[in-house]
Amino acid sequence: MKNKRMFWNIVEKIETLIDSGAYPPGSRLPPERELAETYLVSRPTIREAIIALEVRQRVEVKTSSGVYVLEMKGAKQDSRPCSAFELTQARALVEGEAAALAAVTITEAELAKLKLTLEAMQKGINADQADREFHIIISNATRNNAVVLAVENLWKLRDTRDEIKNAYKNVCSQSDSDRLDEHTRIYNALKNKDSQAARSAMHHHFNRLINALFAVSEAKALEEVKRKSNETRGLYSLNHLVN
Amino acid sequence: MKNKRMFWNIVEKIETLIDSGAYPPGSRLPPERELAETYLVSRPTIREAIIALEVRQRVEVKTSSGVYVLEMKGAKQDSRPCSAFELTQARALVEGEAAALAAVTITEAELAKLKLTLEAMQKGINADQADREFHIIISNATRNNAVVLAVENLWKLRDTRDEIKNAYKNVCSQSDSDRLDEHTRIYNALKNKDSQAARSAMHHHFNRLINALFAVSEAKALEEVKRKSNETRGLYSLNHLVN
DNA sequence: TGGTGCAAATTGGCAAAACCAATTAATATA
DNA sequence: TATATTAATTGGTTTTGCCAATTTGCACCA
Repeated sequence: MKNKRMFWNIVEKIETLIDSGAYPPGSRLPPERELAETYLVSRPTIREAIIALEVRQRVEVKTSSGVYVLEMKGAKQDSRPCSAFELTQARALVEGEAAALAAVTITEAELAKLKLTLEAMQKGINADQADREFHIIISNATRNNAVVLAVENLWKLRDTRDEIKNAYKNVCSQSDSDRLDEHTRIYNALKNKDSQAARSAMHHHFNRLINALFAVSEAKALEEVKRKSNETRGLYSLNHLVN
Repeated sequence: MKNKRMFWNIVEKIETLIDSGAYPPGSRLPPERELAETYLVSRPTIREAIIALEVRQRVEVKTSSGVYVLEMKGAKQDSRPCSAFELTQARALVEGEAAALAAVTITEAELAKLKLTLEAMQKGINADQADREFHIIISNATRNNAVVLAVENLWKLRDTRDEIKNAYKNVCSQSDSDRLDEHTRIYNALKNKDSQAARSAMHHHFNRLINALFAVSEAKALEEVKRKSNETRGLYSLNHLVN
């Protein structure tokens, strides 16, 4: 993709240099003219790149003095490490309560929409999409936007952290029938306006998920041990000597 | 402050025009040359402004075609209306579960820190700060970063929406002793590692808050009715005729 | 010797002109 | 009428030039 405009490449390169520590925070970048020379582009192009970096809050340009790199605090958001287990536990708590709330506020229309997701999941097409819709509908049924926000943020966490995404992918696809059963049980509790049952069913749902995650995690750990063992075996093997 | 560079002014003007609907989403901005003429600046300056808008995801520039304004969905996050009641209910649910979790994972050190906040609150200095610390410590005690995140996001919601901030301000300051009692009760439950009691105490805490919010809300509604009534009375009054 | 002030070099800000490449619109032709 | 060709539009980039603010260094003076 060379369709990108020239200055985006410069932005990328300079940003890489900043991240690599070549231009530590507080330091001054080389003058525009010099950058233009080193990157074999004209000065306006360099200026455009610098402006892009400035808008992104990566650098600060002081007229007649130079452009200075400033440390980014935006990355602080990402820096809260969070495992799939933690996320699932949190979802169990939050969505469990959401279900309990929704049991007394959910409408017939929302129940119908829930039923549609169950049918979609049964057919197996877009099961993950149906899963998401199921949980979103319930959070919306609470009539509490703060709850909706909390639930959404946990979904966002799942979407943004690759490690979590992979962990879920391994688990979700392997036990669709379990998931469908659990969703159905949650649906029935909501239909019966039974808060306790709804909460319990939601907890059950996530509990199974956590156990599945554990199982996968264990399996992976075992595999890792095996692999390392094999490496070691290879290291000390005398197979190449005997024949 | 005319220290700003020329293109920032252009960015500001164009952004205003976009927000005002003069350039609706999907529409095309005038060509660079034309903009340069109308704003009495050179083309590079216009280009810089457009690049700034592009980095901000306000416009999209298609080579040899034009620059098109695209709708911003970043502001949609903020625009989820959410009342103080909703927030408080959500906090009750989430923090209630957090407390229940924390009851089994909290350390002696954290209990000690909690005690400090109680003492600070008793002295009355920085009571709101102590309040915040109290809740944060508990969420951290869950050893679950996803839970911490959920709690943090609800605090953020409180901080960002002025309407909510004001509602809380009216309530918090008027019943410090209640708040201290409730915090103490939560603390004791955590100290006893009693999940049920911790959840219950947290719920009780927020329940009082909701009731207080309702009371204030009612009072304000009454006041409003009175004010309008007075206005009307003024409108139809004959006081100026009789004497 | 040390401090002060002025001047030159550095550096970013902006403008103008010119050319290119891609897209789009208009037009002419089959 | 449909299609192909052409011309105009539009953003992309470079080059050049000058300006203003800042920084730097050196000379001069105390």
